[in-house]
Amino acid sequence: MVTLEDVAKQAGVSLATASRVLNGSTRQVGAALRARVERAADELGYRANIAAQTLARGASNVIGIVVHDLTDPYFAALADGAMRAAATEGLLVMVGTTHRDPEQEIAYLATLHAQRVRAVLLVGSRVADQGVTKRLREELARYQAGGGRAACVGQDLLGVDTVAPANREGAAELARALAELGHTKFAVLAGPPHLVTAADRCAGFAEALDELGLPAPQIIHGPFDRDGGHAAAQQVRDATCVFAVNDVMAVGALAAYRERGVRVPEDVSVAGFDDIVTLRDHVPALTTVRLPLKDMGARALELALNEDDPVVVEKVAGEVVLRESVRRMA
Amino acid sequence: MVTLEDVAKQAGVSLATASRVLNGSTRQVGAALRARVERAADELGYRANIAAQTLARGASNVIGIVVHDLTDPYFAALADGAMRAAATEGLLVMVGTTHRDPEQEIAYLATLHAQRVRAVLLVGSRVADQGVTKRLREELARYQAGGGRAACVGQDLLGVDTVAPANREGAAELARALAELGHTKFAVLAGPPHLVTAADRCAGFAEALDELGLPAPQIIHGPFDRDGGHAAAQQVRDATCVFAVNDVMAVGALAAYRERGVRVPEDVSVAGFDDIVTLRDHVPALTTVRLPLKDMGARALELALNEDDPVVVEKVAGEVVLRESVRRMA
DNA sequence: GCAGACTTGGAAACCGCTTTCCGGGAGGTC
DNA sequence: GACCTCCCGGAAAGCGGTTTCCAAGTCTGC
Repeated sequence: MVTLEDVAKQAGVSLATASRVLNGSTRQVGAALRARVERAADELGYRANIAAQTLARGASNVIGIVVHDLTDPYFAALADGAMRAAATEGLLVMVGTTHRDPEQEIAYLATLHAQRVRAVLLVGSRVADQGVTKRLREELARYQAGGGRAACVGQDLLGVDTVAPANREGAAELARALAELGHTKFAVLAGPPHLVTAADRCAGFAEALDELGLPAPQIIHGPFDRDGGHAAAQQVRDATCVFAVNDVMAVGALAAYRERGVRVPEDVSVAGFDDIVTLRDHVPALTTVRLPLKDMGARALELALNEDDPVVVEKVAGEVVLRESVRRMA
Repeated sequence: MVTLEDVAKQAGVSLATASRVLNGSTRQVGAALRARVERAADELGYRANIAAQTLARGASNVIGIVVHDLTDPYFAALADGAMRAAATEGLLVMVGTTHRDPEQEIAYLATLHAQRVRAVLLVGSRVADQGVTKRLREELARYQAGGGRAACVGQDLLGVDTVAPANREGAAELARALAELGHTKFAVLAGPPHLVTAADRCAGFAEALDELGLPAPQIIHGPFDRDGGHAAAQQVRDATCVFAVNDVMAVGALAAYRERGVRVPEDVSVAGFDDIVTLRDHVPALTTVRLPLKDMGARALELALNEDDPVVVEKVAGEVVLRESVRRMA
């Protein structure tokens, strides 16, 4: 592996000069030497050793992103947004997937800390587990004590800059829109009770119904994914409208209905949450609450990089999008 | 930021001993000292500086993955497979997205080389551009000359270990299956001519038709994504069966037909390629050629890490899956 | 033509960790 | 009890860069 010293030797200059030429220093280097060094580097195929640079400079140009599952389009969109933003800043991205294991999330944070990454993005719902949250906060504190920066997409539970989707409000607005269409009997495919995102959406929906004087919805818990929605849909009793707390679950529910010959929206209306882009061609088109996922990812990165001291929490509103999967009641 | 020296001082031992205790050396350390060091590390919240470790050890525990677009479920699945495999090896993953710009791919490779990552995975179709391929190969050669390992998912054009989907063969088999159903007039939504994956699938399909003595299909080029399929579908003249060279394009085509009131499969049959998992609930269910994407990603990582000298190219067969989107001709 | 200010190149300290090389003490053997 | 191993702790030499500090020019201005 060719080192800076090799280049310096070949160019007949000192290490310092070679470094200044090749790795953007403030100091000027004369045109003649500069050219010699550049030629030598090119001939030798020199690539700076970033580990060494990071060590010497005491600062890295890498950021870390921790998500639950990259194959879930929700996280893919968020990660993509953040990665594009990182690319424009000239930062490299290290991605970790936890597959919904909070311990993994803590472990990744520790590893990214060890890597001395410039910033860490924790993307995805928090869990309602005091112990886990406490340990994650401790790990985060250590990382920040060492100069690390962090931001979160999800709930404001970590004491760091946060991009927080307005889950309660979005679900409430959706509930009102569905009630407006004449629905009165609802079911909620609510996901796992410990997932704060799921719980918030469920609660926001139920509260709005309550305020409208409508009966409480049937609440069915289960996994937060397609199969969870599929399974939960089987347990719906007599609702005319089913709210799945995310789009992927809604798609699972739609599949379950299709298999059973239940027509959507004629026999039952179905709504989701997130407005996943990949699903835009789904039949029937899904009523949902749109979240600007890419922007949220990008914004989280900005917040993390931002030097300002006060912790900022940005609420991101969702927009109800009514589509074919719900109908107006007669 | 707390360093190993701080820990050693606090524990009252030498740097060497602290290092041996905390960072898995072959050398044994006495129980008493070991405990002292561990306690000190814990109290101080020590995290090894991986940049320093990488430098000292001359080997990193990071791998790089370069994909075109993470929000495309095809790449998400491949990346996920590779990342899971990496996680079991205790490796961290740096992800770069090129958004289909070959120059970006080269640039990322250079950067990952600078990072001295243990291995690089180049995931995605090669392009039919001699110049770009040559420069990529040069960059690759430099990286490998420095001890870097690399593998590719796509076409065997780089002289490195490759997991190569059997695009021609899969498309040919699909063509035969569709001909079997009685179709004779085909169109191919062929994607961009310079994308080797697209070109191979198109060619394999056309060749098979030719061998069967069927008329040549209408070939329509365009972008390799959903909107490309949507647009290309408008140009189909009088085929009874349309082959989109990937699933996302097929979905775009289905959307176009739906908008125009053309029924699938009654009026026209549509098939895709890849068998994207996220699309399994699409209506109508998509006929396609299944590729084991996660396995391919994982396998590519294995190949990259494998020390063996000879370059291995593994062809991965696709499996034709007939579903609702095609019909048998009367 | 010369003092003083600027510029530019090089020597060397340092970033935080790993690992080789030594040395001293404990344990085993005859 | 003398001799030889074996085991374990510490000192110090890197790993490949960056950057400070000097010294030697090169310009300027008068």
